[in-house]
Amino acid sequence: MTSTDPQRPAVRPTRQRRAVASALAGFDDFRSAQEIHDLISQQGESVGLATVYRTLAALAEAGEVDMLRNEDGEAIWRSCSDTHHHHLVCRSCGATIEVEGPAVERWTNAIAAEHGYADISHTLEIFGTCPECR
Amino acid sequence: MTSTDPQRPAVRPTRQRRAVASALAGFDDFRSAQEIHDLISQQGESVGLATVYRTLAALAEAGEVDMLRNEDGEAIWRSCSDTHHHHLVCRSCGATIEVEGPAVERWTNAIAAEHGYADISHTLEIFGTCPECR
DNA sequence: ACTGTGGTGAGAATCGTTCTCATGTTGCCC
DNA sequence: GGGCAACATGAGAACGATTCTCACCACAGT
Ligand SMILES: [Mn+2]
Ligand SMILES: [Mn+2]
Ligand SMILES: [Zn+2]
Ligand SMILES: [Zn+2]
Repeated sequence: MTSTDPQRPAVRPTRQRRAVASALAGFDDFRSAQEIHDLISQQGESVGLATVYRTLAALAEAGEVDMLRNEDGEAIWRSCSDTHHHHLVCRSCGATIEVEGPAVERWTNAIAAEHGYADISHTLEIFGTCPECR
Repeated sequence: MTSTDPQRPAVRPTRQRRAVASALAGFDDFRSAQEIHDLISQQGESVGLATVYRTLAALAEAGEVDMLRNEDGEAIWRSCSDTHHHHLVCRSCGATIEVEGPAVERWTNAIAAEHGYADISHTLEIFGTCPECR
């Protein structure tokens, strides 16, 4: 029951979706949909921008990629491990490190409970300048 | 040297900027620039949308309002206390509570240092459903 | 009053993202 | 190995928040 849910229609392995997955495998930092679209073009494939957006959204929905927003509000994407985590991102080159913070998880839940808020989610991203970029 | 910086030109107290400040004083949750623009209209004032954006950006720069992005990437604004803090936001009605987390602050700095990242900043927002909205 | 520096606003322009819809693909049953 | 329905795609239009342009206004100081 992990991968096949009879409720939702099967996801078909099309050339386009493979191209997006392949592009995602090629970088470790966060990239915009348009940058990913460009990467695919450079790999010689042709995939419509709308399809790139659709595929990224589906992958995010499925938890296979993380999406966050840069300071301009643009969505940026990256393939990620499947466990809950946050990111330490280099403001200059984009180098990204996944971090976990059990204490923070506990803290956010405690704060929420204390104020009677339910159905909690949170966002936490850390930005800085990586050693390479100093 | 806190409020008057001879370098930067004086900020003139115009009718428009007063209207934005007045609107900001009228709510506790986060609102979009357009919603704030509407509020001003409802108060009988007339201020151009571009001016609302300009004023909000200036206030944010000055640290008098906080700006964050909702899940759609839209900028939303709220007048805030001047100390560093984060927000517990009701996903349904927008009711917002300011929270502080010294432990989290320490944790983010420790993580960053551990990986050699410098010049650290972070974003942390908590979303949930408030008691009223349950 | 004169003038220079800000400030304003209507509308155009930007630009990331989503939508439309006619057309291609895939999975599947026979 | 063909037929069909559901799914997927892409070109371009549409959307929508934000920013830009630039002609015009408002104030402070002389
Ligand atoms: Mn977390
Ligand atoms: Mn903090
Ligand atoms: Zn870097
Ligand atoms: Zn609420």
